[in-house]
Amino acid sequence: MFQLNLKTGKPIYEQIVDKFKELIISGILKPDEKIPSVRDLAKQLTINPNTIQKAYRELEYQGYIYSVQGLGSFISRPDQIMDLNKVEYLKKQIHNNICELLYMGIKPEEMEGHIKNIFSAWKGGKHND
Amino acid sequence: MFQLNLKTGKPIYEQIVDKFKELIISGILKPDEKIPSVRDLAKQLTINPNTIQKAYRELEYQGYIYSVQGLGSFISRPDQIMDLNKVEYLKKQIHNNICELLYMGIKPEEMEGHIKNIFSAWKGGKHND
Amino acid sequence: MFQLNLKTGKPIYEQIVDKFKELIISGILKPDEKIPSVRDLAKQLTINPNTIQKAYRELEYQGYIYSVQGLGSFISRPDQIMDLNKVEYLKKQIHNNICELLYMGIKPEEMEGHIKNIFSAWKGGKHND
Amino acid sequence: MFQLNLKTGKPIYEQIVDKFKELIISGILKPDEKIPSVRDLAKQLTINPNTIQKAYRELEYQGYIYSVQGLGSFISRPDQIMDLNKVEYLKKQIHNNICELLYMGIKPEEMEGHIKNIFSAWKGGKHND
DNA sequence: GTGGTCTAGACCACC
DNA sequence: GTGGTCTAGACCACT
Repeated sequence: MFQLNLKTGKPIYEQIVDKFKELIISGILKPDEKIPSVRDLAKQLTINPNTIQKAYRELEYQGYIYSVQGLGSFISRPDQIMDLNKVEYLKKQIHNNICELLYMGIKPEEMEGHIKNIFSAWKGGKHND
Repeated sequence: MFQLNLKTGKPIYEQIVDKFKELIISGILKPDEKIPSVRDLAKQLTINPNTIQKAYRELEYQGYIYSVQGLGSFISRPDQIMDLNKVEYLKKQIHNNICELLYMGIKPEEMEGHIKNIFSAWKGGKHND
Repeated sequence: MFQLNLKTGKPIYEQIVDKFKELIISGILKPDEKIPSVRDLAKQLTINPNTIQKAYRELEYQGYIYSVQGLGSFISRPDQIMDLNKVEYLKKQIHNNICELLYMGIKPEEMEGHIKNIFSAWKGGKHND
Repeated sequence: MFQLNLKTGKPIYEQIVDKFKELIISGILKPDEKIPSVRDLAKQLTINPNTIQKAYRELEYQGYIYSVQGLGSFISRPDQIMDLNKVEYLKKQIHNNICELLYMGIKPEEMEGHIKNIFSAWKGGKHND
């Protein structure tokens, strides 16, 4: 399903969380779709099931998936994730990152072009199915 | 000089690094300006000097400050920080954060407005001194 | 008859138990009224009959319904449910929840108003039929 | 520090969470007070450190404590816990529990007396220090 | 078979 | 010393 990098110092469970978030946000995993069971994914990635479970639990806390005992884990609908604190946090992150790039000398025009690309990629993306 | 928040779980040394980056990027701390000695800042924040040391080492590694034996630590010039890997990393972060907000249902127009504000705030900011 | 929510993590059989308790307490289901057979309800909710069975067993154990071989399951009379341990348990729950809200900073007056509403809603409710 | 009951089927880590919440809400543990380290409490209760850590992590998620690497875990201030969803949830719980008792035949006057006691106990409690 | 809890014990990052 | 991550493997509850 995807690659792990054990050398970065980034916890494995966080890498899994981020990877799933990417797959969900990009629209590759759709709402109510089933994701691999804890044990299956553990086998596939040859890591401990507890680590997967920790990742799934974190994803559930953040609203990206929901788990049902005896059935499995599934992707949530986007409106379940929305949270005002999170929105504020993400906006601040974007602000900081843009300012950092500008300070380092990136030309504003280049930056604005890059951001336009993000928006047009989004509009043309898979989420319009 | 600034406030620490022990409650976030974020390592203290990282908070110091981020705070300095903020002050540098926003233009409050200017190139070649001297920053407090390790001991002074440790006293002022009532934390362990080792923690400050680690923060300064990290800032130096990232290119934001430089140290001169026997004189102290100073702010670097912006072009010293520039690093292609970092630029790519920051761009990817911006991409991810914007997509996450869009996925959660934020309207693209709202998002674009928010970003325009960042640029105009930058252009009107202190870095034009 | 009612909606299930698989996403809460709450076991399905418990959701069914709680839903029945709600219907009984609010007076919508009246003493000695017949409730659907295990098989019918399972079909209607498209879930496994074993799950319904477990829910009914729990409701019977708690005194809310009684079963008659060959006839079906029926709502009990309120005095059948009364149980001193349970009364103590519920009182303690109420105590804990109120204290938690007060600790979090809810004003006592607001809290008292809210509770008054519960009582007046009860007095004006369906149980006086 | 406190008693565990391994026979109830209630997860140990939840019992620890609930116990701490009680101690915090009742004012016995005060904001910024240090709580035992993961290892110490594990030794004291003769259970696995991982179980304590899970409990502490849950308490942190719910806003009751905060943890600092290398320093320990501490009680949060009450306003950190406040959360609108939680308030709504607790109010609904109180509503349900009161209605359940009334349905079972508890006299409203008795119930109202009980609740008055809660409020007066609160007003006379330790939180006014 | 699924997710959830728990143990025993190792290792790392932070202060 | 502190909290945080990870493994290996057991057992339970739910569908």
